[in-house]
Amino acid sequence: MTSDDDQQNVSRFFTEVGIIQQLISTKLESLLPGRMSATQFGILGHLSRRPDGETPLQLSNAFQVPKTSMTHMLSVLQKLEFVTIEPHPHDGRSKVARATEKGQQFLQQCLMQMGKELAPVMSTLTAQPFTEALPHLQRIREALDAERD
Amino acid sequence: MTSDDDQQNVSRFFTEVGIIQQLISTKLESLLPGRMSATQFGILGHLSRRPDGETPLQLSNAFQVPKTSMTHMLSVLQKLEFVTIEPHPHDGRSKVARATEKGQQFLQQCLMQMGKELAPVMSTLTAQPFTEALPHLQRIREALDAERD
DNA sequence: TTGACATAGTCCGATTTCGTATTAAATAAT
DNA sequence: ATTATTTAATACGAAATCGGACTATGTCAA
Repeated sequence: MTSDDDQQNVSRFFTEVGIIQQLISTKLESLLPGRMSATQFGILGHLSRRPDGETPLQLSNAFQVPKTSMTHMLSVLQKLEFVTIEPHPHDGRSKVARATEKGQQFLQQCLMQMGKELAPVMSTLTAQPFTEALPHLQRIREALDAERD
Repeated sequence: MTSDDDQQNVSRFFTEVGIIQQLISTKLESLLPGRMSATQFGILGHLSRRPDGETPLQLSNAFQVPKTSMTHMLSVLQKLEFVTIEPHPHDGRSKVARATEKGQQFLQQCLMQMGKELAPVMSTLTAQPFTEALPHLQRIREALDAERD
């Protein structure tokens, strides 16, 4: 049973998460070329940590976006030469997306620039609140993640 | 100066925030009619807490979305009769958006249903991680908010 | 006052996102 | 082996989002 006060806190938590996400992705997107979205950038980061690549379906599960949106995003990233898309070696229906060298360099460059953008905020905040909040966020994310069918 | 480890934590923090936001908004949007977005729902909630309403520009600042997106979102909410849009009493260039009774009822109903959806997660998690993370999130959000010009 | 500048909102076109339906390949059942 | 079912990706169309240009109103300075 959760008290009324708890309910309030949970709801505020989600509100704060939403606002922070919006502020961060807006700032990020202002650094990205054309209309590349924060999600597209996230995909690139995800792939760069997985040298064997992932299938479009795995990605759409990881990012919780529809398959059909993933098709589009990957084709954009491919046009930018940030990812390659090849047929899956063991499954004729499927594909494998991988980050290219160019994509990884672009990623690093953006992350660096993002770091610069955030420097003033970080100097006043320090990493402390981030570090303290992180384990709680992980617990919550895992629970939400486990919940979906 | 932030250590390499701190940098890692900050970056993971943003990743977790992004994923949680995605999971929550996807779940929420599955409860919403048609293609109503989580942001549109957020606007309704924001307005329902402000009986005097807000101008489109105030809303686009609060939600960090372009003015032109706000125009569209408000017109959708208006078509659903969830908000009213009237000329601003003191400024001929401006408008005032307010939540309608119908909009507020809809909001409450959705929040209730969302609560039900989240019940299983909450029973395993308890409100604790939310409550613990909240003050840190608020600090971070305030700092990010203060930073933008 | 009047003219320059700033501000609020909208129109338009381009792109993104996404639901539905379709195609092709893999798997299961008989 | 053949058929039915499931699964992965995409084509297509509709709606959302957003940048740039534009209009109308307000503000400020001379």
